Amino acid sequence: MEMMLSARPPFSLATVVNSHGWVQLAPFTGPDDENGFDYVLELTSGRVISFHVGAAEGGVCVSLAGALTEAERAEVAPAVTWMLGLDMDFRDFYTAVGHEPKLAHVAERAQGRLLRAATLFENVVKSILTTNTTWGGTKRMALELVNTFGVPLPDDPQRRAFPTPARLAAADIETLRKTARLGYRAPYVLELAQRVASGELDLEGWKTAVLPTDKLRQRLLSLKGVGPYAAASLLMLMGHYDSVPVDSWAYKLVSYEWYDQQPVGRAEVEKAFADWGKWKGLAYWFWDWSYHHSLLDGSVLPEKP
DNA sequence: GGTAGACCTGGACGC
DNA sequence: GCGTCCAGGTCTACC
Repeated sequence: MEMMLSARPPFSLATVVNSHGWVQLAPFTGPDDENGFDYVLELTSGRVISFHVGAAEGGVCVSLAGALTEAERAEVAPAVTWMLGLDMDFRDFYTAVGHEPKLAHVAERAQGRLLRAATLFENVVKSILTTNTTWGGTKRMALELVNTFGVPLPDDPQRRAFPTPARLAAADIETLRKTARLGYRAPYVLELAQRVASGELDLEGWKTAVLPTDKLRQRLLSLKGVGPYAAASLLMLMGHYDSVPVDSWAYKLVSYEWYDQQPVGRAEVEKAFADWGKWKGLAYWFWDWSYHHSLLDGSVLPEKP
């Protein structure tokens, strides 16, 4: 079956899918040749489905094998809408930064939306998996979590959904540590899963809670394993852009852009984007760093243009 | 409030 | 093949 979902313009599926690396983390697969992706989801009924999201006129087309009940459609449509931020509006962002040459491209490319996993729980776990490791390590840990604890698709058991809080809450710490190879992150993920599964923590309720950024940041920082960087990344995913997710990469970029490759700290990174106010996170994220890309493989930096 | 050291894994490197 | 070192954020203890 197919389900059409409209997006608030301007919208580009390719831009969202490639907004960061989430599409490379299980249970996402993609992007495909047309910048669509597949995703495996365990519905609240326990049924596991796989769907494909592709570009369509004015939005996206969600396609999957078989049919969905009315209730399942009412679960999948908002999930995909959330994942892609289909209802988000970035016109104020474009107006605010349009005069900056390094951000002049954002409106034309419909940048602003960041790809999200279906649940905030999955996004928080994956954010913990990005800390203190390489991107390759993050991909490995996400895949191990899915393969070890996720429920398989009935018609393709090789593919599994991201484990629900209840499934991870029931996990053995040593399996998390040694089989999923989360290392010291294992107790953080287990505690988070147990708090959500027990009902103590209404993480999904945070998606729609109307809270000032500082309050939301405090909540995120209260989660074990979530520090300043992960909290700032999650705030971005939740539509709060008034902080910069400062990691070691941010130091390199800002050092090269404004400090003649001298060592910089958090303060310098924040200062560099302070003028962008409530858009500073997006300004950092979509800044034209194109001539810095050689940093990624550790090769020598090119001359600044 | 700031700082040092531990945490865990994978990869790079030297032998 | 083995051992050592290092990168990558967060936590805890301590000042």
